[in-house]
Amino acid sequence: MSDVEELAARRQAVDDLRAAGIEPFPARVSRTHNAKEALEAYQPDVPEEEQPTVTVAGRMLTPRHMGKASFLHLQDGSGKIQVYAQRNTLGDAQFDLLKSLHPGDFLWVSGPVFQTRTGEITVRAREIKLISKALRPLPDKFHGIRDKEVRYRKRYLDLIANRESFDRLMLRSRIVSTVRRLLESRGFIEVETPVLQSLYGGAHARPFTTHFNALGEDLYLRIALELYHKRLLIGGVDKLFEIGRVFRNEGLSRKHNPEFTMLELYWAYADYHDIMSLVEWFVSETAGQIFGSPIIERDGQQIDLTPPWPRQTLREAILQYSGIDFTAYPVGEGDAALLSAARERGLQIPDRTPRGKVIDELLSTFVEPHLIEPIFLYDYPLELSPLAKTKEGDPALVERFEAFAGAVELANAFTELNDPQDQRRRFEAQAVDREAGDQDAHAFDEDFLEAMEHGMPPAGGLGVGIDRLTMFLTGAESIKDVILFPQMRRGSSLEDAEEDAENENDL
RNA sequence: GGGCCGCUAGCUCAAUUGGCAGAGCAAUUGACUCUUAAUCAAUGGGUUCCGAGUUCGAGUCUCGGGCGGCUCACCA
Repeated sequence: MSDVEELAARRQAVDDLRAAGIEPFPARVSRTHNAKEALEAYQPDVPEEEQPTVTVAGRMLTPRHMGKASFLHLQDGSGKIQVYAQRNTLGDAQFDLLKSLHPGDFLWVSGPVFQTRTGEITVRAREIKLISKALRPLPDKFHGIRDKEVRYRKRYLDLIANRESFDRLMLRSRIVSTVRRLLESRGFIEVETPVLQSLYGGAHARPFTTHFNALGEDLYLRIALELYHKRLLIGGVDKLFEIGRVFRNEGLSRKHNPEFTMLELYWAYADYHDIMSLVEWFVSETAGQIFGSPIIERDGQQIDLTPPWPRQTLREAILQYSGIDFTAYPVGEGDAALLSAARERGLQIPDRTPRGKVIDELLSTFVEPHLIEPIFLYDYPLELSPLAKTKEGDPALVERFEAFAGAVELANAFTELNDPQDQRRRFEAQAVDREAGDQDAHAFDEDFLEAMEHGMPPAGGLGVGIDRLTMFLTGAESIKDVILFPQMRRGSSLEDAEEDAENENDL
């Protein structure tokens, strides 16, 4: 039987069931236990007659029929539980129904728990009901789904067949919830700010554009949360955060998805040192609450997240791993020499690469791969940080840090620039870059400047890629493994579905 | 966008130098009252991603296209 024929056969089976007075998709079911609770309901050393009766529901996997008795497993969100059914306890009608069902069907089962000869806690079915019929077959019960394309496009199949995917989904949820709770426990409030913006900013990235019909205006999907959060600081909110989706119109990779989840946080009357303490605290605490220990294993290596994490200036780190001291090359007149020095170390960079970019290349090429243990690198060059406050006593640097662990950047933070005249100059410099062809350079945001001119408190700010934090904490190798429905090219599955529909019409 | 690799039954995978497209699971039928990847017997199921080309003959070789993975570029 081809898959199209099988689909037709199962649709027919649904009709046949209804004709026989059995509704295959009842509106309501009730259960007393989920699978995990049913397993826990079993009482050791108590005879079966005194065991509790449980009512469970779930997707039937691996039925094993043996003449007048059957075993099967039901899977629900909590896990799996085995069911034992016998013709003489269930009656002919229900037992025949059971034998006609397919792996993947949802089933409701009621009966006492007991222990089989092999020791597995099992529900002895006194009554069963079909509660949802699967019209298409499940993937291979043993091998699951290996094809990554199918796993990403049809995540539901991945979740059914590959338990580690299901577990990772649960972990991500717990990570987000734990971070949220920890921040709230420190007095931060969660806010929501616009996704649709008439001017984009807060990061160096290209936006998605869309159109608002009612106002006849083009709008951008946000690339960062920063500028609205700062308006809230100006408005008197001292401690705030948002966990939200941002959108960047850039390439796909193992570490990049065009829409991803960002945590941004702003803290009035704090600076980047306070933010460092906050980050090491909540990352370590999150790992501790979820895994039971702040020591996690990554690639067979133990990583201890317990605070305090070491702190090193960016200058020292780059000097240590590349031998280049970028502060020895004065801004402007030393830029060309710095570029030459970077090339001598083997960096492939074009002529006239801006100073900030050269330093960033040194960081990602020579330093980042070594940063397995968590560490803060701080004091960044001014050029690439148009929203950060300059360091007292060194106008070439800003009070910015990045946190690294597992050779990935986990967080980016700074003491926020709150001097509106300085901010205006930074926007002007960005506008020059923009004129020179840098499409990602920061827009000149007069509305934001006006807000700042009303007075913004000194503050520390933070950005954390939640997807990358999840990758780090769960050991995922691709961002697609921590995003349930990653971006994919519109592909064959649509066409396949259309073809299926045509084939059915031909039957 | 470049390079490399992959795409065969619903799922997981075979197919020798270019020589009859196969297996397990799933499906259908039957046997079976403690199985758990149940077992046993039988049956059905294919646009080998798509399109050209070479050839007596293409899953296999060549060219073009599609989708995916890895990687480089990009993404501070």
